[in-house]
Amino acid sequence: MLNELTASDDSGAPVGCGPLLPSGTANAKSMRQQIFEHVRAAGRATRTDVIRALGISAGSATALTADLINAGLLREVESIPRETGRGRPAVALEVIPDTHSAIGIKLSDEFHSAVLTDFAGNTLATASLKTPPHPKSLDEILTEVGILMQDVLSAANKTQQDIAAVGIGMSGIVDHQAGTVPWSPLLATRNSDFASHFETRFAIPLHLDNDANMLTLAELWFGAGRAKSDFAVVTIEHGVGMGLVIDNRLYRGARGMGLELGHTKVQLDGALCRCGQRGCLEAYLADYALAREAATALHHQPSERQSPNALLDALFCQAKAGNEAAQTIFRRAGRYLSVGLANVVQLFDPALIIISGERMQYDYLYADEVLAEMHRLTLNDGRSACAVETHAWGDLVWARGATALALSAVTDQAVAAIS
Amino acid sequence: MLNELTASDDSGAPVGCGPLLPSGTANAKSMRQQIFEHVRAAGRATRTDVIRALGISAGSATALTADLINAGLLREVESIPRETGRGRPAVALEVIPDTHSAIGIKLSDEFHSAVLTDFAGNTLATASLKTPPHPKSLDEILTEVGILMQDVLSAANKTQQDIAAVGIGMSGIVDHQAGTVPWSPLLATRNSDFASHFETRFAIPLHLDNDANMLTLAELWFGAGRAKSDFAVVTIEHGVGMGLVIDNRLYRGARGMGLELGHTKVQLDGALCRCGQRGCLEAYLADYALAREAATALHHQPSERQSPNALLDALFCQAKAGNEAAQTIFRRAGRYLSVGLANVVQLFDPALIIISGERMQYDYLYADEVLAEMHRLTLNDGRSACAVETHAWGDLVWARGATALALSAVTDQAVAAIS
DNA sequence: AAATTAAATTCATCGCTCGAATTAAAAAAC
DNA sequence: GTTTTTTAATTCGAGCGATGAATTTAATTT
Repeated sequence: MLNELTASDDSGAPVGCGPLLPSGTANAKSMRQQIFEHVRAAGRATRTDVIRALGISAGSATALTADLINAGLLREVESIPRETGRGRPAVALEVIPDTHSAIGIKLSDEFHSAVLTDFAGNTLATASLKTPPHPKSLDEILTEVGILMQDVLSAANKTQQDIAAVGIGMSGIVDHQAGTVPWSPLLATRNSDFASHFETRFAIPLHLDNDANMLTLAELWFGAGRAKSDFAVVTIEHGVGMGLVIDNRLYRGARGMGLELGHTKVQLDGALCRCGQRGCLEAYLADYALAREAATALHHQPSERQSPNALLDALFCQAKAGNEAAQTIFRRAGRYLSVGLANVVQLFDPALIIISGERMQYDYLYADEVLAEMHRLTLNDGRSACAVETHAWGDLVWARGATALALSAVTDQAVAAIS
Repeated sequence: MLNELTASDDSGAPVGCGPLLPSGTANAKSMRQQIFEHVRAAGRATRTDVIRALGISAGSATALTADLINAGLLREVESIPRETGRGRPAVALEVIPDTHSAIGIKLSDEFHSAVLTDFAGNTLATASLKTPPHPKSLDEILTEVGILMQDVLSAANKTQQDIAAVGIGMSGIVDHQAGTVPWSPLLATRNSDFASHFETRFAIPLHLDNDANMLTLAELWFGAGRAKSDFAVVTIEHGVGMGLVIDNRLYRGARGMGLELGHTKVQLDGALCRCGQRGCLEAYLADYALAREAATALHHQPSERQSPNALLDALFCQAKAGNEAAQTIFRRAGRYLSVGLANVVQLFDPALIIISGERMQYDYLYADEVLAEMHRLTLNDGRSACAVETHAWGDLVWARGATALALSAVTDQAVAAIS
């Protein structure tokens, strides 16, 4: 163990200093693409808007928007564009929606959802599919995906040829880069070569990712995160997941796994988690954690089997009706949620935390108390507190996040093809 | 609360989709700067190395390195450069060290350190200063900084005019951008306008940051993090701090505070922390946490006042000698360290965690057991485990991190000045 | 001494961006 | 109703950055 870092090794040659960057790290988007993405992000933008937003010259704006218009990606808006002051009125530009389409799919254990989106990000059609809740083979899952895609395509009057790319989000450990699934609760086999099987079967490029990342992308593309460069998304569903946006980009971690907030430890030797360890946040917060206490609170016999969701709803009613035991269950869960959120704030210092997931419909047992507790558990020396938003969105939003993944890939391609 | 994100508002104009990027986000470094930084990072590099590493053409390499040589920033290495194969031998390039210098300073409560570094990152001189351990006025601190700078300058035979920039790292809440210190244990007053006072007093540009960030920068520039794009640095000293590198860049958080691993909660209503809350990781791990139990284990009278460091050293000796009570203190601290590290792994999925700080000299009570426990507390479905390194480095390394901060600013300037 | 090999340079060219001058389209002033 | 003012958009020459093919340079091998 050294007491000081050495500046040169024994051979006399200096070792240098500063980060050793990998070879191809040029990530700058072309001006054309920046313009396109700005117009899409704004929904509609004049050339002057673009000039101000991107800090380019008027000449460049004319030339580059002309390229994009000629390539069939943008068009001028014909309708009366709100006459403001005097001077030549500005002409707004917008993305031509029907040049490319993408499908986003969220796979989960009981219920798959799909969304078909045009190039401007508009939802054209949605579809969903109930599915038996047991692990399946890759082939079975792909068959279900095929049905879902067919449903959403016919709902929008499109065919498979119209689809430029598909994005799929699923829970488990997903290697986005490789398109493989080392492990997922939905799949019976490990290390499935998901993307390549999909692509040979459907002949459409697939972009695969963790479901929490998809939800985060949905917030970045369509939701409250659009205006923030750094934020965290916490999702409470069957498990507790997290996604992170840093510098306007989704952070995927070095090993490409999801960020497992649910398995951070909030108590040494605490409650038993389904991962087999003790003290995980999830073991206090996830549906199964509430459900196993619910049976006790509701004085159910072990024989009375209910679906977890029905059990939780019953528990929620009881709590509202004044059942003390039921209330303490939610109260404790809320307390641990506060701890989890406070830890995220301490570790990341995000500008915003978005809490999402259907479980958040139980919000008035959480909400204010939880946020107050979270702020109490956070160091707040002078700085403004971290903002928190709650979204109780359904699965379609997750699927829209998956379309965003596909869309951004299609955009890269389409704009690069102009040249 | 919506059940789905809307694609257009009521007025009919589309709201668009995708991240809303702030105006000036063009962060791409010029090729010239990339070449310079590659040469400095490698210590020495031939033009062909540069071509391969940055993926540029031979013509560009010639032109741009010629610029850098003419500007006096690079030079060709004269010495025999290791004759390898046949063909024209490559000429290595290196940074001319003495064009610019920077001073890096770490301020702490008992002991300030300073390092003087040349433009290639070599340490030219070091200095340190004992200081009474109580909060001081900004003026007092700046006087101490002045003495320290004078010491390190005369040790290197330089004058203040030779210094292009100074970097300072200090504990507390530091606003790097503004150069202000909302709060620090070293300063008696809040919201000190540190950088502007420094710059009016010494007429040198100052770059100020949190001390944990400085240590992280030291690892990124000089240490084990150089080859990693994403890693975390955990430091156990008076408190427990963390720094984070994402995509080869220091992540500072949205609100510019440090990442307070020490105040993440690992136990509801746990041990009392000096921040006034309960259950903080720091309350189980920091020197004061060990010291308050040490008094009990060593059967000291409350009257026997010792410095915390002496107390800890005594405790450590006892533990090695077989004192059960002393051993449990370290063992429990190690256990909580495992939890803290496991939480960092779960939340960030870094490629590497570097544990640093002088407290790590007690390593053989930590180390193997702690890492094993950390891995046990982590989900490890198939993926390779997160690497962990331990560095028991002194304050000079922190100060070198501060020089890196100053150097990178000076580099930006020097290369941009070529045009 | 000639052939081979690899590094470095030269130079015409292409694409991107800027900036100044110009044109276009509206409202306001006369 | 014409002129002025104001703002948006276009045109076009210039410059910078990077490329790639051809060339030069400096070594080893034959």
